Amino acid sequence: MFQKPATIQDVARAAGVSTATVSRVLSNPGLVSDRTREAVLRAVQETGYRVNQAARNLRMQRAGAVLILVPNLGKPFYSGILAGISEGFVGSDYAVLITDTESNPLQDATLSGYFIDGRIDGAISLDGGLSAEALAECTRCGAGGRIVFLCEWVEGQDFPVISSDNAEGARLAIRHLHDLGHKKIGHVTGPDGNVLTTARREGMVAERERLGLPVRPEWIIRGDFSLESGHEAAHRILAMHDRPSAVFCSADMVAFGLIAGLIAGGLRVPEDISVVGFDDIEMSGSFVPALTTIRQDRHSLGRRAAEVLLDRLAKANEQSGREPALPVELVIRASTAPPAY
Amino acid sequence: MFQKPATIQDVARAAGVSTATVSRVLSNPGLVSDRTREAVLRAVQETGYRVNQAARNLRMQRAGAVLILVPNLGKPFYSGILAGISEGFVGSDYAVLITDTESNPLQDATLSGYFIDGRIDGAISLDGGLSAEALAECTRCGAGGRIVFLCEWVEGQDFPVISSDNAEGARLAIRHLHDLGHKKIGHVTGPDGNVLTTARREGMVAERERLGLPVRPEWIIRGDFSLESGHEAAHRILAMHDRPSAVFCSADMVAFGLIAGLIAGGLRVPEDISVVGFDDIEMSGSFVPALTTIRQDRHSLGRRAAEVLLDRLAKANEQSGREPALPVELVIRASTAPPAY
DNA sequence: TCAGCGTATGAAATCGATTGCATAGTCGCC
DNA sequence: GGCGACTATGCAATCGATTTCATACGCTGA
Repeated sequence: MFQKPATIQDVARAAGVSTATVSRVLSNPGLVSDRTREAVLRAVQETGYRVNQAARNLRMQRAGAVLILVPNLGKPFYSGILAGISEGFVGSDYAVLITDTESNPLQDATLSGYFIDGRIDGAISLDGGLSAEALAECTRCGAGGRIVFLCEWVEGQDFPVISSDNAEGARLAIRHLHDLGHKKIGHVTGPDGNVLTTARREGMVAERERLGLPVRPEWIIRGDFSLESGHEAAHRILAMHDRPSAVFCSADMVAFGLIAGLIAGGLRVPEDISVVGFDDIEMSGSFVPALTTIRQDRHSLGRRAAEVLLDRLAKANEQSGREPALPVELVIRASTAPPAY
Repeated sequence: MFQKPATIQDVARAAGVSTATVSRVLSNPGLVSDRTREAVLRAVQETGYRVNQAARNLRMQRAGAVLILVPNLGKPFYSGILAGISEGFVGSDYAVLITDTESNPLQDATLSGYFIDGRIDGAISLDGGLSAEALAECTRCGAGGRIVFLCEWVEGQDFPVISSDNAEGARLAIRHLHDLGHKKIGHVTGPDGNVLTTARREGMVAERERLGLPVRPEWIIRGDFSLESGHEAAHRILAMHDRPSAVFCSADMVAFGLIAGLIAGGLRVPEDISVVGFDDIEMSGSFVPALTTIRQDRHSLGRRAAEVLLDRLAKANEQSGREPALPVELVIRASTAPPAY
């Protein structure tokens, strides 16, 4: 009923040559005489031939695909990164597979399994929560050199890491607030155990100490990068008798939730309390008030990860370790102002 | 250096049977005696064997993957949908490929090419801008029954469509504003030629006429679902001498931009002007003011599309056409109020 | 005892490409 | 004229699975 796709055999027959010659024309044209090459190319045109990927991959012992592990596809933060990754693989003859590690948790053997059964050649993980065991499995089956971490990473492992300069971002945020005159600076963290939580909190604490700013344990509020945790933080802050005059949030979404909660509680932002975010997602410039935040270049992060992985797939080079951190930038908008008192 | 993955041959040797038997144990265990089955399973355990997908796909003449065409991965609207799709394919032995049709535009032959060269078995398009020619190519190579549209669609084509009830959403929005007492209702549309633009505008116009509300052409402002177009719309509205008292936006992002622009221009929302969005993305509940909007269940949309495609891949049934539209819901929050006058 | 049937298994073809090796032809140089 | 080198091409093995067909075995019933 429908025409079956042409195979290399069909092309060979049409051009009056062997399949070997057809294959060579397509992958190594220099080996073939001009006359033959033209005849083959004509036959390819006529038959509408396209190389069957399953056959090609089988023969070449590769999968032709890379897997992106995303903690939660539903978070807007990741979309820009995915766009960057996707773009980075254009023209590379690798397909980009994406999986959500939250709705679809990985067992220890799952990731290595994808390598073993020839589903993927490499992986980019945006999830820093992979188990050491899962990673050890991958190393064991020779996939260790084809895994790259992006944004997050796993402590104590030696995989390449592409990430923003989180500590610097935290420092910039604190310095900005300090420059405005704030002394009592709070922080809503990410989830416990998350590497970004640590990096940002440590950057923030270090800078606060360097500047000799006062510290109160209750000003450090545990969050989880979500809107809701921002809301909750607002309630906590509203209930304090000694409130911080500014809050540095570990993510823009947290800042949005926080601001909404503070306003609902009768405070004004930035007049009564300043708020700084982290990420600079698309919305941040249009929030009311527009959010002062630390910009991560999500698109470049994605692209860079794709480049690094492609490089390792091509060269099979084994050098590992952290890539230089990508710069972050303080974006000053309307959610920060000098303190009222 | 690293152990090569075990093949079916290795398993056969270890179990003292033929490869045919191993294959049967794995795919059709009933055909094999208990003793042999156990021996094979033990051998599988010992060798850590996993079926090589490239070989399997080649032999079975399938690709083992589906492609999701996303207009712009960077838009938060899509992330929830992708999560739903991704979840819908869990346990299905299809890999989910994702491509961004904006950063990586499709030629007419690209999509059909993916089918022909055995890269994909099916596709879900969130992009209603596919060319008729590209789709005709797919039909020609027998892939017509394996394409499903989600959210958007192409007019005049008979592919299955999963979408929300856009017209009903528009009606709900207008009715809500009317119930509050608004008579002068504006609209920021989506981009020209987009099917959602049409569906929502027509729903809105129909309801406005039904309720006998006044119409002014300038109250219908062309947008493109983006934050920026909301901003621009705000400028237009601020410049009008006869302003609408309420605006229905074709997307939440537009509403955010609009509100920010209106506030910057000195108007209050909802006191001076009410705003309704469309989509109910995660942020909408926490925007200030919290956005009244039409909820689309993005997760269910994604899941449903996955189900429909899986169904067609399994049964190869040819019935086409539009699925029943998924219900939408009016979510009343703080961005709408009775008109001031 | 033997035909007949069902069950369990193996041998080998097959999917569609790539590539090592062999071969045929061409050219140049002594 | 003949030999070596080089070019262009084909044959056939190979990648790792699935599946058709054939066969061997065990059992039943006449």
